Amino acid sequence: MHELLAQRVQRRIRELFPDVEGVEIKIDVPPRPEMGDYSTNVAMTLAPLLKMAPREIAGKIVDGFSDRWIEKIEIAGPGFINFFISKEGWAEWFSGIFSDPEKLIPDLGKGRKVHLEFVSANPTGPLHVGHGRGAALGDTLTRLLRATGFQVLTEYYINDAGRQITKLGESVYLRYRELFGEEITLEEDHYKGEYIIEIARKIRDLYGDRFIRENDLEFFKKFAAEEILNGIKEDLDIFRVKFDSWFSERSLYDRGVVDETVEILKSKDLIYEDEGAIWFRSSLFGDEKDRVIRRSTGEPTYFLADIAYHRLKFEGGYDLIIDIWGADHHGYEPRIRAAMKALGFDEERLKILFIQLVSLIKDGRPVSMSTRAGEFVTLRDVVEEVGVDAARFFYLLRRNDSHLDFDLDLARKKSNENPVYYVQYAHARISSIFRQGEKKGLDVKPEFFPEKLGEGEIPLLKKIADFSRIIEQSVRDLSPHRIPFYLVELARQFHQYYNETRVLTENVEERKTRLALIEVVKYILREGLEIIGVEAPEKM
RNA sequence: GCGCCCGUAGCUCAACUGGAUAGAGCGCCGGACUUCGAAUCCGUAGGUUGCAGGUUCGAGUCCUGCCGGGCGCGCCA
Repeated sequence: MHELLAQRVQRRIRELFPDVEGVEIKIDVPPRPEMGDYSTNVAMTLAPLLKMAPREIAGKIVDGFSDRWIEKIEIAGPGFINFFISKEGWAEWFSGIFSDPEKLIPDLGKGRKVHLEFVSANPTGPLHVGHGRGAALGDTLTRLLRATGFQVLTEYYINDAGRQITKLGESVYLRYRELFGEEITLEEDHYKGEYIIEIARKIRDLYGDRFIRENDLEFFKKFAAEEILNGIKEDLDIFRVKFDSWFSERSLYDRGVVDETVEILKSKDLIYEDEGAIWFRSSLFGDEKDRVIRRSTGEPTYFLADIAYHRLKFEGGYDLIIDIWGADHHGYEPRIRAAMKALGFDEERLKILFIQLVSLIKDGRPVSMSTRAGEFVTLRDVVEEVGVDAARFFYLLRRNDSHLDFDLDLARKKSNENPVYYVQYAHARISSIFRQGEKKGLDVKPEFFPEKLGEGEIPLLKKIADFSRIIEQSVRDLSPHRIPFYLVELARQFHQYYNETRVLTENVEERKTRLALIEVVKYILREGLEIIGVEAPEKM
């Protein structure tokens, strides 16, 4: 509906003012129903260009603007143009939607390729609630982009090469020795969670005391990282998050990508040696200072591997590269952008989304979380507590750049009042109406008879029409939080309709028309829930 | 000290990249089931959008300065 109106207004403006170019026609939904179904502020945006009063421009646009769908046009306030859609207009529009509901989901991607990297938690401990937020956002974006015609590759970057893996291996090794009665002392940066002991136990059960005799740190590193990564994969699987690709940092070294990247930078004269370390001249590209890429010990830094990794992404021919990072990494952005610029890539293709931290609230107090200290609540704990549907909905109900207080007691206690059930109930209720009709032996095949459309159906139609716009906005801003909000509104509109209008009436045409309407509502609920990864139950 | 994010109803959050009288949920209070599912609906109350300026027809949204909270500023990842 937005789109149709925008086109007509555009045409009218071309007729009137052929010289004006590139005006974007914005169609809004006014705050109150007396102001019409839709409105545009285009007269006001044209005013400075044409050097005319907004109401005068609006007058010219409105004068002679005729359309069989439009019942009335008004000029209001400083120069808004308000459109009132006629019942016949709504009927004709809905007729098109009913015959092909997929039209509601626009093709925005047109096959463009997207690389989306998210979660990428170090395999040094289980996923916690903060990772859950990244997982929910990344996975929902994936589903959203795929639904709107993008080709998306999702990837988890496994940091299996750094110093933290060494510390992990040592931690497990110490716990292993402890199992054989040895006194051990863990250092500050060793991992102290219970899961470390479990891994040590597993090694003991499989290999006995073999590693007491031969100290094989490499084995412990590899075993522990694999073990933890498998747990992460399971957690994500339960959380309905699937990755197309698991990318190992270590493989960048094995395949020579890292060395190659150094050579490229070297050939561009962008690295130098100082105090035994190798530096990259990132300050030439907007970073506040140069950065070390190879330590004086000869070890490469994490940053170097990451440059190599992002180079591969850019060379992969993606139109859009999305990274989802925790907000505590924001200081890292100029650095990686500098590197991409230095390599001659168009860094505009890279979008980095930051997720603000998740604070966990328990007994009304924040809980401290630290992987090293082993104090955290895992994603799995939360899912077991409130369920996947509620957890995902809860995460997505907030903009990613605002802090999230995850109140465990509230999530647990009020899980029945979570808005997710409200939306799911609307879906189940619609299914139930069809079941009920069949049970009564009624013909419940939806069919649309325009003359049977009543005033009571219009608000629901308007809400249906909003879906496309919500999807567009979510893709444009890469912020899918609008979707659960919209679904709640759609569900509300439906529940309201349900309460005042009986669907299964005696009149066949009326019944079929109403069924047509709620079938489209059901379609949107199902598609919308699918995008956010929440189930749409037939019964509950 | 410098940089990034956030301050909106009692609480948790929206507000269509500058639009009209700022909206939901939870909580409080009061109504609606012999009829398609009451996990629902209807109604009441709740606000100087942290503060002070600026930009313009118009600001929760943009610019400046404060105040408050969070997070960064490694040859860590």
